[in-house]
Amino acid sequence: MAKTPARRRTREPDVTRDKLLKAAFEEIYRRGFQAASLDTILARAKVTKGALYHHFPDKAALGYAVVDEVVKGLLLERWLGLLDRFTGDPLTALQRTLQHRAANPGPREIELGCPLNNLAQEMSPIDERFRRAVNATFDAWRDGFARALERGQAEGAVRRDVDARQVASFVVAAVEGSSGLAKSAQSAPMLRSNLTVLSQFLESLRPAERARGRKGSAKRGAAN
Amino acid sequence: MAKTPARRRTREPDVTRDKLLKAAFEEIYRRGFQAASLDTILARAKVTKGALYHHFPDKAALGYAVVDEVVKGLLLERWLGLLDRFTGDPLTALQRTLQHRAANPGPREIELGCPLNNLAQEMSPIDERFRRAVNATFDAWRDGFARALERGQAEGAVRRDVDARQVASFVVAAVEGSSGLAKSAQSAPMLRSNLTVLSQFLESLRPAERARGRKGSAKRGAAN
DNA sequence: TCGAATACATACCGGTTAGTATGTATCGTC
DNA sequence: GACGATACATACTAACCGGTATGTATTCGA
Repeated sequence: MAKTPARRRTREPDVTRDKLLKAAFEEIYRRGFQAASLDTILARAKVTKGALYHHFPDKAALGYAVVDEVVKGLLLERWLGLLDRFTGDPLTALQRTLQHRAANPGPREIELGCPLNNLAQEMSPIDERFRRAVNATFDAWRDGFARALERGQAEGAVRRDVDARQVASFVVAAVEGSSGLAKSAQSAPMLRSNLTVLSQFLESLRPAERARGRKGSAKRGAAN
Repeated sequence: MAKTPARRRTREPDVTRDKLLKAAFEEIYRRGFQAASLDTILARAKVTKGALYHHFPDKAALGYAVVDEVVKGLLLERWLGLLDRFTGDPLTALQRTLQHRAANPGPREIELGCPLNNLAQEMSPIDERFRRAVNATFDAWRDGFARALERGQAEGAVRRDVDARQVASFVVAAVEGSSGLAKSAQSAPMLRSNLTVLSQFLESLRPAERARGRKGSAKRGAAN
């Protein structure tokens, strides 16, 4: 029994969908997915429930779309952007990325942490599709680091006796852990401190000898 | 208008409170605090709502108590237990703890992650008292690591050119990050891999041997 | 131009939630 | 053994939640 629909501007489905995604990201970032209120999202997006359920079959689908279309791009640009553009040795690029995140954390980053990690911890055990979407982003992130390290190994800028993929995974874990601890402590200095130690760890991955050419001494433990 | 109260056994307030804490921990661990249902907790504890609200003023207070009286002890025993009992050098003790966690993760640990980290990520921005309770546990954890490292430095088992407290904080962050990534990937091997790299990082904190004799390989091997 | 698909808008609904009101059985104390 | 405090038990409520039913205005292809 809808009587008098309010003034509607124009029909711009893409714009509407985008407003929904952005408002949903905001609310989910703040409260978590389960506690995120659709009414709040709708109010913030200035969109009605009819529009929401026209674009998404249910709340979960909205969440998946937020991961795939908002969070993923945000994170990959944040952590792989410089790495992809910078043409020097990858360890330096990585260290600069860390330094940049430590020096310019959005205030949200201290208060609210990493949106990807938040969703990972909250939703992984509860919703398998959520888990897959989140984990796909982690995979892309880790792969970006791994490719950079492998390139560094090929160029002789990174020690060859380390497993690049293993290290890449660890670096992602250390970044997320550092961000999570800083969030719990509500402390930007703690974030900086942790990322500094991580940067020192990366430093230890440089080849020991200054000679450029050969490199053959690979003495190391198990590969997997 | 309560008519016929069911058979009551005996009055054991401490036992009742304990059942509530255990059931609440379980439900919160599985679904997160906000999504945790009091009715589910009550059913699992086989306790009624009247008992719950006799022991705790509201849901939040129950949550704080779970952190202080269940999670804190669990985590500190898990990560500082061996460290406190072991009398050898602290780096070895730490590496053994990591190895033990990597080799014997409860299935819950892969599926549900770290209960302390879960609460930290979910509740820190939402409830300040929650944040304080969680962060106090992180502090105790980090302090335990820091004291061990400082002792190691005093005994010459740990390099003196590193900041023990900074490193301790990083190790906690790396552990939580590793656990969080493994949870997202639902992969025990990933947990093992990450903790192995962390163990290698710890290895790099040993003093380069030159003065005092007694120590074997200076090689940079994995410590598993 | 016209019909049908699209893109919304509004009102409503059933279920779940934390929390409360009120009762009663058991306990320690005198 | 009375009595007040403690430790529950049961029934209920008000708010909020995701989701649906149904309406209408706009757009577009034929």
